[in-house]
Amino acid sequence: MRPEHKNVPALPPSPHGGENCRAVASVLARVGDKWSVFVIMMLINGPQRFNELKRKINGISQRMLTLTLRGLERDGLVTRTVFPTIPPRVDYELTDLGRGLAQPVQALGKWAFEHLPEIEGARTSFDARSGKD
Amino acid sequence: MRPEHKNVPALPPSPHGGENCRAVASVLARVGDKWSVFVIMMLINGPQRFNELKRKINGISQRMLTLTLRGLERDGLVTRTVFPTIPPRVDYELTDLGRGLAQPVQALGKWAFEHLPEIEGARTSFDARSGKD
DNA sequence: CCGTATCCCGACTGATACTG
DNA sequence: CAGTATCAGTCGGGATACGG
Repeated sequence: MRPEHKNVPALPPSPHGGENCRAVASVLARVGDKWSVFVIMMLINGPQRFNELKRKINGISQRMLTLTLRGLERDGLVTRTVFPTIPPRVDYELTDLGRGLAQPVQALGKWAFEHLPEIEGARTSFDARSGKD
Repeated sequence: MRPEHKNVPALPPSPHGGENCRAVASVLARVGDKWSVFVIMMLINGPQRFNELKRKINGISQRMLTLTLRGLERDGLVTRTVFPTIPPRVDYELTDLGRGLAQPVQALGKWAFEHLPEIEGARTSFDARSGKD
């Protein structure tokens, strides 16, 4: 088994960009991934141990946390440091690349937060429309 | 059946933010959605007809395009204008909100594009590591 | 041309149990 | 404590066919 965490299935070539589109999309997929964003946010504060993250995110399964961290590690966004002690200890920390990614992500989050009312309003009225009428 | 296009399953409460976290996450999910981003990008150029989008994105199924557009419409990011002619014609256009979202999304895309080499490099070396050794 | 309904498969994910 | 393996359920998403 080699999870790779996310499919990144590849997109059919687009008429304009083509190659790069796919690659960019794979990064967007990372961001869109529910857990990845949370982990990144958690790690902004500094290194965290496995179970700390698990506890703080509270709702993620051990499996998913592992897969998420693997994916982030694979993309060079976090580092995994093992202390061969007993009991074992593993720290996860954001790389410079990861911290760089955190910026636009936070910008997006900021936008999302600021426009939540509009979006939720739109959703509500849309649902009202399609519910009856 | 009422697809709603995306689950937005709700996140368990986080220790710090709580409520807002969930909502912001739902917006992030929109962005992370493969097709949504493409549609938004397409619509930056101006209004487009259904089959135009379908043709340009080339690889999206009719079903997914419909669902994606529904989701964007629901969030107030695009408008759907029906011309009751024969044959029918439907134009999709970005709202101001949608154009606003396009900004941070493009910023993210820009970042992704600029750091593609690093990320792909990280992926390659990671895969090499876990492949053998 | 635009959209919906149905079928169906594969991928994601949670629960659980087991190793170092 | 950190991580892997297995199983089973759910659901996203493509293909197709039909309705307006």
